[in-house]
Amino acid sequence: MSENLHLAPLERRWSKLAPLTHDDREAILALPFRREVFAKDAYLVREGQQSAECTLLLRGFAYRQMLLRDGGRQIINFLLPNEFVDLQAAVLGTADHNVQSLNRSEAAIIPRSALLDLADVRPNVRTAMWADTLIDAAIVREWVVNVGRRDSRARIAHLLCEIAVRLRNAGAAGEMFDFPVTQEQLADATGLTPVHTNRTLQALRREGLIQLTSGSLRILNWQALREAADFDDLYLHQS
Amino acid sequence: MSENLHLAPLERRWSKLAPLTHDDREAILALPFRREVFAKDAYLVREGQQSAECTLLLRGFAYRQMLLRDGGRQIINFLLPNEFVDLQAAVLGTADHNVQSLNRSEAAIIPRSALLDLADVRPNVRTAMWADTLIDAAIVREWVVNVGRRDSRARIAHLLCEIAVRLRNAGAAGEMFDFPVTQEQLADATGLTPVHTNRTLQALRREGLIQLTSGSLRILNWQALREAADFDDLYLHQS
DNA sequence: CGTTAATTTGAGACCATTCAATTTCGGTGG
DNA sequence: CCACCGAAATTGAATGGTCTCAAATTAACG
Repeated sequence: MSENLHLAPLERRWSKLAPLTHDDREAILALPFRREVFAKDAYLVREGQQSAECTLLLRGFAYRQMLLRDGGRQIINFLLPNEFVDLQAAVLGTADHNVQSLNRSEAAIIPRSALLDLADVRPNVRTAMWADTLIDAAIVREWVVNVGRRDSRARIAHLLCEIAVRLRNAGAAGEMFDFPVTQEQLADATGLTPVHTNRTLQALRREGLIQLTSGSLRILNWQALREAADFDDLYLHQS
Repeated sequence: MSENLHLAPLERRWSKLAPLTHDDREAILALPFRREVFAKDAYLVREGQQSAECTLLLRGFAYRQMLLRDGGRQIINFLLPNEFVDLQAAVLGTADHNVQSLNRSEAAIIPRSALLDLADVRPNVRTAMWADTLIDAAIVREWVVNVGRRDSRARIAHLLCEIAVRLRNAGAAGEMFDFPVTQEQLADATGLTPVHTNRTLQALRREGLIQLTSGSLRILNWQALREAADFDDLYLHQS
């Protein structure tokens, strides 16, 4: 039994992405790391930054984000507990976007070299790591469709569907999910204004599809929400 | 000297993404493949498809694309000559989006197993392959920003900047680029309507920033186009 | 409880869309 | 080489979804 119990969720996550042997699992659990706490809004990664470490969210949420010259902000993806925040940095070296903490969060900081060594020595783990970055890419592709071709109602419905499914696949139980997002952040994720996001959320609530208070999301009518969102979870590669 | 001269551009591309030894290069050039020609609009990859092969564009262009239930279409990325069309399929297995030929194109079809073997045996090549999929992801992230937070003018300007830079980095000379895209496809890539795309292009032409006829793109005023697009090529990871 | 952040509401303006018609372009056959 | 054809590009006018700007209300937090 390893002493790094906190990496157990990572081992569980990767074992879904590739078949892992007992030794593979032990190697993952044996990864060296230090823990760090991030305040709400703190930066986990900064654009242009070169880092010798990778960050794995242990508790709490974060989001990828890019800023425009005019001050606009676009959120590219939300990061859920036990997801890597910058696994791509292990290979590419320099970050091309920012990652900020959504609420107070805690992360495991792992030396980049340790991850690369692991990938070199353990082919199965390597496949899982690679797959992890590829699923991240698939999600972003779906986001392009979301902001590019869906109206505000479908856009928000789709985002909520995705978050709910991802949380459920990560082990969350029931129809009530912890997701401490503000409407402004939801707006930046969907390419809408906070005002219009608010009105659209109200419509979804009025029709009894969702319940979203700051802190938690509850899907009241999956069928209808899925329909409104034109949601198909194939792109999550998880079923 | 290898007989697979057609894979030389691939070897050149990957050698920019990771330091390759002589043997690494030879191994790339020795990859088995068959050639196939695709007509305009032909599908190279279909959503949901499982394939034992990966496709590398040799000549011509293609684009990633997803269809909505209501018939809408969103283009996720354009694929340029000597780029892999579905490298992610080597790991994930099933395709989560479609890839269509932009014009008449020719591709090298490579067995998935051969690529995976190469990745297993040659760490440097593996790194290059992984980096290739990560840069693809970085481009898509920028597209989310593009369709999410930029107005039509900046959106189209940004797309044209990106294509021009990518073509130039791939070896295209001068300020005149071969890029046989229709305005309708440009519209599907930017999340706009063909009509508005047309009007926006006219504005960019009127101001002397670009020249875009079906078949070729010419940047007349880099400085101004870059400015209009809020373009920064960091995300292309190529300089 | 006081203070700031977050959500909600209203009204007017605007960017992009829709619908439809026209013109131009690229390719093909006579 | 020209007539023809379908695809692509262009134009116009009206509609509409989303934004902007402000202000008011509610919730969160020390």
